[in-house]
Amino acid sequence: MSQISRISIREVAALAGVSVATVSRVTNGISTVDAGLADRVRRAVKELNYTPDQQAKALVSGRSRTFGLLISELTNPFFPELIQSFESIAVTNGYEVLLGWMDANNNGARTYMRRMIQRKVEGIAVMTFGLEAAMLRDLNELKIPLVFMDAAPVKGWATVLEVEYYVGIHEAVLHLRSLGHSDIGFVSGPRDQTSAKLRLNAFLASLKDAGLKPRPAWIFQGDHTLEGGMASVQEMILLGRQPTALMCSNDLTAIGALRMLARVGRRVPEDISVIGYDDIHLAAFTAPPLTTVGMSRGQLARGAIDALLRQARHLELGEPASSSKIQTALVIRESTSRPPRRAKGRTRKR
Amino acid sequence: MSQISRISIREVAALAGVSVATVSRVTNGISTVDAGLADRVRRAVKELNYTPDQQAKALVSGRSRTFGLLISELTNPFFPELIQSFESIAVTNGYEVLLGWMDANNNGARTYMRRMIQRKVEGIAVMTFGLEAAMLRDLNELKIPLVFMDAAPVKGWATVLEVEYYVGIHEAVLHLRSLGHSDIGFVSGPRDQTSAKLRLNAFLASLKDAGLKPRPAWIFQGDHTLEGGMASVQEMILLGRQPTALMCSNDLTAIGALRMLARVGRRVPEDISVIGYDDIHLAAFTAPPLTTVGMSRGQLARGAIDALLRQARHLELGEPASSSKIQTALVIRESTSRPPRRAKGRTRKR
DNA sequence: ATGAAAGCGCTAACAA
DNA sequence: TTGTTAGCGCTTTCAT
Repeated sequence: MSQISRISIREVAALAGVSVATVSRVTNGISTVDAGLADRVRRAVKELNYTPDQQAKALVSGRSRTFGLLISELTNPFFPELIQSFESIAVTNGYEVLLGWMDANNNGARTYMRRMIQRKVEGIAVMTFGLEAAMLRDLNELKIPLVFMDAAPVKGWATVLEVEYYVGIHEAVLHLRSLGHSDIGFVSGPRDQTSAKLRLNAFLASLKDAGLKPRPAWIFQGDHTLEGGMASVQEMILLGRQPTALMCSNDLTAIGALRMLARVGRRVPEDISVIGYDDIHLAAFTAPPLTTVGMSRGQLARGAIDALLRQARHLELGEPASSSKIQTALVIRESTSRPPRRAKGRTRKR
Repeated sequence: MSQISRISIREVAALAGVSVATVSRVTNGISTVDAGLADRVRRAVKELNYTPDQQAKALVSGRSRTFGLLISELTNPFFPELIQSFESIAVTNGYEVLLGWMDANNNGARTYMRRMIQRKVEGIAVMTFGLEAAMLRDLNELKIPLVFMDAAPVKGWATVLEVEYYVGIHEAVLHLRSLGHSDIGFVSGPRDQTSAKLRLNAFLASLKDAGLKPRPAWIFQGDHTLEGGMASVQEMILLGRQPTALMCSNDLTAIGALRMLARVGRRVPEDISVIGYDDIHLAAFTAPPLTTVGMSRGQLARGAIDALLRQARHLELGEPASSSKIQTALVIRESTSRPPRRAKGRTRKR
């Protein structure tokens, strides 16, 4: 009775003694069917354990009831967390999701995009960066609902989910400042990623707003990986004058930094404070637990799906591109504290 | 020119001045087409940027060229790593992959399975546990290629990828033993998961083979999460006599254990050694870096796809279920060392 | 309210 | 070698 099978609509119709059209109406909840017949159909469906063929439905209706979700890297825990939110909200709205991600060389995006188009997705959420301009033009021409995180690299009707990087990062800088830090370094993400650039800019602006001057030597080029975080610290410890706090463009970077700091015998937060970005679940389990700037996956996912749904409804109406803000907030854990007393002789604490 | 679009085969045929059948032959690489015509077709395909509709292809051919991959939890880094391997090998073989995972309550498997069937996947790799027996029976009846990790919960032609848990865990126990430990605890995974049970059994057997006796009080019930690892350590520190080494059923558990150990001031490995399982990428970045038992995602993924492909070819021939072994091996890092001098009674330090 | 029939885009006989 | 045509499983007019 719990059988999953490959029964076709015709067999159901035969068993119920009705036409395929009636079966179709019943399975699609079209109300103009006689209660008695509908019941017979439902019984037949149950008995044969009929499940409509999705390909066929999609083919005939032109609707796949699928959204595409393109992310950067599957192995950054931030994304699995985002995927779960996205998928669960999509399912709630009757959609499935087709997942795509980019490989180490940022390849693959195009392949996945094509696959998504071929599968006739009804919208694509691009939670990644560095897509070819050409591809974006195509997407625009296809007039397929589209939502970007951070920024739409090309103008069109696409929705952009604007992450309030500045808010959280400013909060972090203030936190550090109030702890007594004035020497703050930053490990950035890949320089060609919009989100990484936005984070760096937010940091620079926050520094300025806190009355601090940025030191170019303290801006390290990371790549949003654990290894990148390690490498940046390795660079840092070679410096004559070093920051007393290090902010990282994402949590993976911060975890890598933590590792290298431990390896060279620098205590966190006693010797140096570290702040991450993303607030992945793991951030509460590092040693020490990571102070980090969180952005809600749920908000991101919901914002994306809402936008896709809205666009799908209003695409032909020429609705203007909407945009919504994703909030960020500092989560204080144990990787930040007052700077060491003699931090190169020039730390003022209050 | 780089346009992705929704042109149909008819428009291509018209532009190339041939029949749709010829276009179909060309796009599918069927060689019986005149070179000149084929060329014209290819030009038209390019000009219109034609991409065949996958739904339609699947519908008519009965072949979706898709494999299903069902995993436990997306948020355990082991799985994203596995997914990448699986997908990349699948693509190499001309297949796409449809992903499914289970939510916190082990729900969802059934939904994804149904979706996979509806999408007419040509095989399913089940890298998870605790599926309902009823569902497995159905799968068997469907005669769809099937591969399980660890064990096939029901007899059929399904391939099982047998992980050599004992080998790696035995190696770990020996490692601990040679370091001088004889008091070894174990944090297990969910008791209803086959793989968790196998890991625990392998530990028990290894202990015996190393001439050690298991202490029931040192077997903690974990759940393969960070939180579970923390909770187990919390239990452990309440014990009168405590182990000098703690093996964990997976890396997430070990990381959780590390966290709680740090919180209560126990140093790793000086006061207590910790060993994980899986060797996720992150294991090299914990504090201290985690000694753990690795199993290759690549081997798992390749084994699964090979099996699926083989079954697809020979299903109707009634080929017997094959099975292949997945190797495991200890990776020694810094979370293990000799036990503390006074390794009896409560370990007090500092 | 129900059914017959046309077709969604494609492949695979079958003809030519 | 190429084209014609009959569906794949389903939805959706259009009659009834």
